[in-house]
Amino acid sequence: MIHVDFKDRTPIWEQLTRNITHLVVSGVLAPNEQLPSVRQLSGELGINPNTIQKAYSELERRGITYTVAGKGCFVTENTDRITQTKQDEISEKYRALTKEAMQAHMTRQQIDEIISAVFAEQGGSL
Amino acid sequence: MIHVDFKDRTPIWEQLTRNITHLVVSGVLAPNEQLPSVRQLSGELGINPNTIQKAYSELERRGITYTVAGKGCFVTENTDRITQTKQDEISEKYRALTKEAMQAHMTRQQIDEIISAVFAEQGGSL
Amino acid sequence: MIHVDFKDRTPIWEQLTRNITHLVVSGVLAPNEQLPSVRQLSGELGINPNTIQKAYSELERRGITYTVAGKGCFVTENTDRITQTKQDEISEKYRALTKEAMQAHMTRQQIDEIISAVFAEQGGSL
Amino acid sequence: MIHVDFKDRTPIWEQLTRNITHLVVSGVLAPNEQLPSVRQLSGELGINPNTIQKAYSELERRGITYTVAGKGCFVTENTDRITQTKQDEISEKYRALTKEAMQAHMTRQQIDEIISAVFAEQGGSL
DNA sequence: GTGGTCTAGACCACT
DNA sequence: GTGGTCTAGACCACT
Repeated sequence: MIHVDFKDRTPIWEQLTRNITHLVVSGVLAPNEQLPSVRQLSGELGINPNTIQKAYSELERRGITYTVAGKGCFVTENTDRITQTKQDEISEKYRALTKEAMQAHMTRQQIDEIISAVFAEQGGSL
Repeated sequence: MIHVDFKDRTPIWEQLTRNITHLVVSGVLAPNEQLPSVRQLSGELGINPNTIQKAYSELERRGITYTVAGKGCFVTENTDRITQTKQDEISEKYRALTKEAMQAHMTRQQIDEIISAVFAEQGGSL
Repeated sequence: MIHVDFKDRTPIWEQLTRNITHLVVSGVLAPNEQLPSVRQLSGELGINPNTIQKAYSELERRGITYTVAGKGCFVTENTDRITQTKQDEISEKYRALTKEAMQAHMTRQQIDEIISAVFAEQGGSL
Repeated sequence: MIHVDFKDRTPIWEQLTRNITHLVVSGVLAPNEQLPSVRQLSGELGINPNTIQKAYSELERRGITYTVAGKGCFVTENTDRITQTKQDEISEKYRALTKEAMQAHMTRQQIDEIISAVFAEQGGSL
């Protein structure tokens, strides 16, 4: 479920936070569900516990998870809020990207076709 | 025209290559137009010449500029090809972003509205 | 009356001791009144008995409660002394906080207004 | 200027962030002033570079400093905003502490005396 | 030179 | 068992 690309230049801890955030937003991880322990994930992925720890701290800082001392890390109860935040981020990226597209002389039609193609491809699998 | 943000974490040389690529794609820099010399740009922006040089090398590696020994750096004749490459990059970003949007449960309508808004805002100024 | 926040990073046993100390200082628990048994509180709050025990030991260590073998835990006769200790702690916190405030360039007036506002709000409810 | 108490249970990285925040708020560190390098501070304080790094990351996350790649860490231009945030934090602490004081039956007069004493003591030295 | 990331492994408090 | 902190030291990109 969680996959790390060591060749990618983006830090491992950041890949992990994105990955897990994605699992929360897409509903794979339910509210209050427990995440794998630091040591377990470290073992499974072959990544140092410190790096996992850094990712988990970041997730908590962003309000995506909460920690219970001596118990473990759990998904926030408020996953809707996380999804909303994520949608806001994506909207902002669409805005920036569309400005870039206009400056590169792309038309509304070109963009529509790209997006429609993705919806057509992915539509069935979701 | 060229602006560098020292507080931004993306490397200066990468900011420069993006910046100049953007000027080529948007038509501000014409085919065969000469770029400012390394020394001149270094002086204007207060940036180490090595960093400017790295950006210029990168631009040439990407086929965006060509160097004439003893003369300087010039924009490629083939700016259309550069624009095409840029459009391909943007298309790929739209694809990735749209997949992300679907997994965050955004609808086709939501996305359309965002893009339309940008076209409405920016339409006049381009 | 006793409430524990599992998401709070302060240890459960410390939350419990604070909570019960507060009930003594504010007069909700009277001198010589019996505390609920470890088992009972453990059941009510869904907390491991060891954790409750640690809190009770701490309360006794601080002279807030005393234990009668075979009977249970009771609030000290001398709740005034406890209140005095608590007031001393609060005074010390005011001193530290006020030093911090001065270093952050806050004025006597600003501080007075904050405190007066709290007295105005809370005054009726106590 | 920067002092760490190893006996204190609060993490070293947190002591460091508080310490440096304090130097910014009290004006000892000026806007855009460079902080000592990670390695230098590590050597001076006898603390592992990783721990210093963690403190510096936290300061940047809080907008107190900014990092220039290959150059170092600098105090934000906006120290006024930091001071304001700090004052807001202190105000909130006064509010919570005053509620606690009221529940421990302290009077307005008692509190005033404590604060006045601190202003009298510290007044000259600032 | 600078900060950022990562591994390896110890030790701590809490449950 | 759990996560949080810290040391020791390597390697990286950037200036």
